[in-house]
Amino acid sequence: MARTTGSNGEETARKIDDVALKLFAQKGYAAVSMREIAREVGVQAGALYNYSPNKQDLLARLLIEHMEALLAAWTGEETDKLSAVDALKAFVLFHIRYHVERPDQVFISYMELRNLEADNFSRVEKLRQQYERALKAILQRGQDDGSFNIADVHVAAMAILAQLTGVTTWYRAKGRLSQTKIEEIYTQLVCQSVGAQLSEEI
Amino acid sequence: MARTTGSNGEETARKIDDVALKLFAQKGYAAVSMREIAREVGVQAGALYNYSPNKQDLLARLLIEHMEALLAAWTGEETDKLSAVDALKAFVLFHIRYHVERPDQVFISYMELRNLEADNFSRVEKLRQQYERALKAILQRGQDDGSFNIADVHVAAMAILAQLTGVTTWYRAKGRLSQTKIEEIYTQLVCQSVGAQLSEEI
DNA sequence: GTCTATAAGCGGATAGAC
DNA sequence: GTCTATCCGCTTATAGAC
Repeated sequence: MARTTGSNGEETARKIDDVALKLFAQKGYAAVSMREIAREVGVQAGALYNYSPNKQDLLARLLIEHMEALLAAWTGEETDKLSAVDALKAFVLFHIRYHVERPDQVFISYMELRNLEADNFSRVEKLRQQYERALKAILQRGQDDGSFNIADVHVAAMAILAQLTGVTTWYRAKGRLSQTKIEEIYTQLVCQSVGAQLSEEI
Repeated sequence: MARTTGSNGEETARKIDDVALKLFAQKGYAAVSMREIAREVGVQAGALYNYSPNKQDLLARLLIEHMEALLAAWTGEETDKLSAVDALKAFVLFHIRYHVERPDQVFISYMELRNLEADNFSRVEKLRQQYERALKAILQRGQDDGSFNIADVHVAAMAILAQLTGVTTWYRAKGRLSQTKIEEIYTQLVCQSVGAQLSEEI
């Protein structure tokens, strides 16, 4: 231990983010100390301050980078030309897959918002609302063209996001249901909830 | 300040629970100190230990009492004799109303589970599963008698609970939608999601 | 970039007076 | 039942050697 050679800044930076993410998701931001992060990274606590000016910034960076990556990934899906029903299906698949692949990022993005200071909170909040608007736009489109039957687009969006995000609380890779099966079930649930007709082929 | 007369144990006990509940919901268990609770209650920190042996027990008591009260309230609803659709509607109304009336209790019951030590966790977990089973029983009944179209009862239950519980994250008493309106919207969403036919009268 | 050492304060919890 | 005073470990963050 205590070697300085054999490690470099870039690897440490990546490790810090990985470890902090994992621990924040497991125990919550307030319950994790900088010492604990450092121990798991394999450095001393002081070294962490070469990468973040303080603990708050470390959390904020994780959340902001996650939300920006999420938005970029969704933007890359290009669902504008799809029908509202197909766009909604694409959103469901996208959201579930993003959750299942990055459970910790998604988890802390919803759980640790309250631990952000005002400035950081509003940055993350704006990004989150941008993501919500993507779903609302799909719902509104389907409502306008008659393919959906939605009493309130905003509430429907909140409900859909809550149920999809909730997958992380119980999904286990080795559980009873495969990821593909879960995607099918949620596609049906969501499409039915907005009153869309499901084609035979999901 | 520092009066001893004019206060008694029972009032302090109630106040501690109220304050701890509010602060845990606002900031999270780990981020709230016993000193902070005491300050808001209007006593010194040491006095808190007349009511709970430690901080962990204070959290556990709040969660266990909430879950027991939730279960007792639901049991009192007597939905066994209703049709599956009506029972589901009753569940939706019950769950939303319980949330809206007790947002903090419900919130910490989902958010602070990870901060419970093993024994307390499994007590709360058992109660939570009991509540989940109540919903699953309704869904299964409707699936069996053909009034629902559910691909997977367990997943449907998780999805419904997640979306209903999520109401607390955005509901505001003075918001755009009245509580009654929100209940209507969710009733439609949930009934449609399980493939149930809605009668004209919600 | 990492270490050691340390500052300065807050954390949960307890003892004993009243 | 509440207070004051205190123990002592752990907290974030910094300073300076290497």
